[in-house]
Amino acid sequence: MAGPGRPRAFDTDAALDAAVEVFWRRGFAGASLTELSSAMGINKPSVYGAFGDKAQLFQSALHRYVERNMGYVTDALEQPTARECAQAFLTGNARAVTMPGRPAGCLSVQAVATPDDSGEYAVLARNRATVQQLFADRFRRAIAVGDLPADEDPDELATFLITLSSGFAIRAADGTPRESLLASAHRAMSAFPSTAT
Amino acid sequence: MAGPGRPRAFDTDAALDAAVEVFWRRGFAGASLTELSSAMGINKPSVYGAFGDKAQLFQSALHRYVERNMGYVTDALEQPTARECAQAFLTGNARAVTMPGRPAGCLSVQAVATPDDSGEYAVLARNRATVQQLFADRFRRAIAVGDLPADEDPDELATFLITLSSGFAIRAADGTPRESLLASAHRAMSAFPSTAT
DNA sequence: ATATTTTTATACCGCTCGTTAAGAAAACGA
DNA sequence: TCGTTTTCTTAACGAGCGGTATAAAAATAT
Repeated sequence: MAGPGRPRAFDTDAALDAAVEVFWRRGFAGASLTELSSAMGINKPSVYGAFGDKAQLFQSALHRYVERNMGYVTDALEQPTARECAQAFLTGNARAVTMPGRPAGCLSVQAVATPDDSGEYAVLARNRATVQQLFADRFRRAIAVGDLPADEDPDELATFLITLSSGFAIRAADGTPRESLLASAHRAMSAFPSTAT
Repeated sequence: MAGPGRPRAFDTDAALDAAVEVFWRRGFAGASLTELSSAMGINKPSVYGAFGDKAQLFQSALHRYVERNMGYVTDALEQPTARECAQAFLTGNARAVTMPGRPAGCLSVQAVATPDDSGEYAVLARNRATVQQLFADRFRRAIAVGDLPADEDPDELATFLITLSSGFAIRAADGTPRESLLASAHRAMSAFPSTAT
């Protein structure tokens, strides 16, 4: 298994988890290589050797973040009805952005605030657009099988949910408690269409 | 009116407007003094002479931004009914964050993404909390005069609106068109209580 | 005119940033 | 044991940052 050369003295998975935490808490630009490497428990050249430059490390961290902290998205998509899907997404998001012991908010929403010259904003925007597309497709299928009224617009429903979840991330970072976000999720569901008769 | 000394060769109001635009587009950290002073049409020492350091300039810019680009808040608060108030706020916000010729999004939401060591995040968070409080008080009065059902929670209603507007800012920066945001605003209004009988 | 005050323009400061060069250290294959 | 390969540590690089020292320029006051 091991080829020639000195073996790594650190666990790359644990180091990446540490990088996720720093990017989550500080954002892309706010996370310095010094803080990153320190949190990862390794020196800067080791970061470059194992993960590439800062932009590549960020993309790896985002991928890891999606796997570990956005599982509620796929959970929601698998719900039997569109309403349960929307409900699961909103409550799952509200819970994810207010996890005790983790940074408040959502890495995918807050790590890059404004469109920058580099490509990091585009990476996050694409990630968000992908999630929205998944829900739009889910609602399209729901309309096709009569689970949602035919006069509903699946893209508009998906955009409504993503807008709310983006707001949840901002509010969570502001210190809004989980219960408040869940109350907003509950209220928003009263604006979500019921199963077509 | 004019005392001794060489007079200013620039219009401080126009310079501050230019600074607002840069902070709006780039965020606080992303706006360098070089870009700021260049957009303001003056040299860096003139910025310090007229506006203080970067943090003070940012606070002045935020104040100007609220005056010039968040008038829809006070407009909404003056609406005769709570529903019209909420409606005016959501549509006014959706329009403000998608103004042609201006940066997409909201300076108060996006200029500082994550809680930083300096105080700029706190400045914006306080600004957002103030707006929320204004709406909570507005809805409290609405309940008192029977304009809203007595079993509604004014703070919960205000948080619902602020959450949506925060989401609008994020989505607008992502390129979501104004019509989509207005559609979400319309949908959200179907979750807002009607006047008590 | 001359002294005083304020703004102007240029150049520079110390610091932190992301990134890397250089060599010692630790594994392998022969 | 000896090269080879990879990772390790240390130290430094150039660039850009926020902020400022300096002195010329332009106004007023006497």
